[in-house]
Amino acid sequence: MKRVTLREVAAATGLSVATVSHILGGSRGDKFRQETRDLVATAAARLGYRASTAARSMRSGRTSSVALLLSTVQHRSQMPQELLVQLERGLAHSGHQLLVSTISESDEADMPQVLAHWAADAFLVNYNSQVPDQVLEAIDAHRAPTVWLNCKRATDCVHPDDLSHGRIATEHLLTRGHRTIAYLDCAHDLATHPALHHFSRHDRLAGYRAAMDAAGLTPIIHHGPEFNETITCMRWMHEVLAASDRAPGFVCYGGATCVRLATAALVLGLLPGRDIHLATIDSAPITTPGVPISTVVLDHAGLARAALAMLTSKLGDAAWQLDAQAICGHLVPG
Amino acid sequence: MKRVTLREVAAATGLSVATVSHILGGSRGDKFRQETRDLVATAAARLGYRASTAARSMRSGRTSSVALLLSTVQHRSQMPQELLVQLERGLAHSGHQLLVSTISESDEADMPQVLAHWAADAFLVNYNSQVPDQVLEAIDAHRAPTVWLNCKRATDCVHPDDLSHGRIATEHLLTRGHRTIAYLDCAHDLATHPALHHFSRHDRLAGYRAAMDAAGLTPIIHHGPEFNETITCMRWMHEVLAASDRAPGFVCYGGATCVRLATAALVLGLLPGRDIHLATIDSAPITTPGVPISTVVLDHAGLARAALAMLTSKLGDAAWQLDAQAICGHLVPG
DNA sequence: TTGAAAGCGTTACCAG
DNA sequence: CTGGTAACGCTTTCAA
Repeated sequence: MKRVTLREVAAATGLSVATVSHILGGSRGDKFRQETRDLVATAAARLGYRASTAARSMRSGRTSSVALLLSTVQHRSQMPQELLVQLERGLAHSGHQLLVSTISESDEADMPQVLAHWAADAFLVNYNSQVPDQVLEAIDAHRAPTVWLNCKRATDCVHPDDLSHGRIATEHLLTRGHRTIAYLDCAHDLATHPALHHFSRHDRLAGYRAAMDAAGLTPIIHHGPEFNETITCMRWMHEVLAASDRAPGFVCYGGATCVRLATAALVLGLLPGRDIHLATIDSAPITTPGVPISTVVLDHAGLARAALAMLTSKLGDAAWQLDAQAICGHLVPG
Repeated sequence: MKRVTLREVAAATGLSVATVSHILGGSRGDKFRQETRDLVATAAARLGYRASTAARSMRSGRTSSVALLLSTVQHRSQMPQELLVQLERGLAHSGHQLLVSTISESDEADMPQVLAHWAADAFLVNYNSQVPDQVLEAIDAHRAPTVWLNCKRATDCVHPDDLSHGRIATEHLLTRGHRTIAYLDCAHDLATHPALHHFSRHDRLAGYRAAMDAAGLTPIIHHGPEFNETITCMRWMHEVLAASDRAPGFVCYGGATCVRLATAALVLGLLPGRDIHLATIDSAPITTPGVPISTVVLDHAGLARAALAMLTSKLGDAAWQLDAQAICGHLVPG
């Protein structure tokens, strides 16, 4: 199956390669007679002509593709399908291809193809911590427009506004009249080894703290892997209830923690939505347990939009650095 | 920042472009003096030379990239991050780039770039139903190696072995001594409009049926969106319990349904793992509720391996069609 | 309104 | 062991 080139379309139409290129490339196609244009279009369709991106990008000096860098370790670079699709849609809209590449944690020696070669015009890096130094240097050496996703840097970065997320979840419980509101996270060593954790762990907690402070209430904060045990959750919940004169609220770091807490409540005979109220932050509303959980839903579409806007502006006027942007989601009441 | 080409490396070393290409391209690099090789390697590194994939692929006639086609509608093409990463790893291993592209449901007119141009050597299509005709034709016209993921076709396709998954989940409950085992799925119109649903809905159920038949037991099957209500689940569970002389087991279509059922059980005062036993099929073990749920975990790595093996063999000897492959996961007891 | 020709960066073939 | 040269498919400039 030989591929069909401009030359063949030219031969079939009796026109020159240059003419066919002009018409099919669209650059100056309107300067030709309608008759000629139709002739070319028909022949191209009949022969099954498809432009070679390689040749085109060699000529233009741009690859018209953007590389998305991910860690092979899933939790280091959360990339929900929705975000991936949104990024692709946006890029396609501006005529770019999306190239996905992973960076191996274990084998720092093997640089991704996309960094070792000249294969992308720009980079989207979704790698929230501990990017290998080599890779960092390689990205830097490219001097190509780069936008960081889901991590906190002063510039060239787009991330969820987890401070607001934590605040919104808490304020939601406050407006519902709860005065005792506790915060739960199952992370290891959150306080003792802060650097190990994703910024969202710190920010959501800080948002909760801020909201409680503003309301003049005392924060009740617990964290630790022991809360992966339902029994621990039950004990803790029991304590919180004992110290509260009315229905308490609970803000959880994420959906998984919140579902765990919901289970603990049910085992204790407490019905979320009636006896207690649960709120959390996640990619999508937490509906699986079938009990009301208020969720602050991350705005993936907004993240993608902001990231691509940043990238486009860097591709355009090559601005050196742009301020970081925090994208806030919205609350879906449970 | 002008990009550094072979010419510049050649100029810097005083060698010819051809020589530098041979050494850097690796094709026949071992035929040169160590001294020369070092000279070239050093200069290339110092200047920051990076090969242009465009030029290379124009020369070779191959793009060295594989396109993954997804639907913009998430449920039409499940692509868990793990599968994506596994595919990328495998492709990188054989020197290919992964190009991700989406097919818009709403606007059938706009063909993805990757299909309209000559941009990929092969295609991975993860689009389980209702691929637009135009797209199907375009893929066909490419005559490029294509492997379908997560759908059932007679040839050139890799999908989870959901028949076995349903059977394994059921047999697990059987070996645990349960004799009353019920099956639940929240899908709309599963029986009346079978074509609307993903094959996994039918196959998991069929696997359950087969296991029950083999054990000489009567299948108890319920489905319908009303089971998204906890109260419906509770009523149903109550019925099943009333008709059973010992602890019943439940097989659910997926994790979400199973978590719903777990909640219903807890509200009824039943403890999963003691009073009832839950089993399901999902991408990862269902641990969020903190109660034991046995999960048949999909083998994403296996899927990726099989798909890439198929693709590689088609890239190699251009075999026309290969038999479909069903990949079975493994049970993680709850 | 159309076409000729140069050149983008790379590699393969052959000659030295 | 090393280097010329041609060719890959396309776009663009300039000339007709």
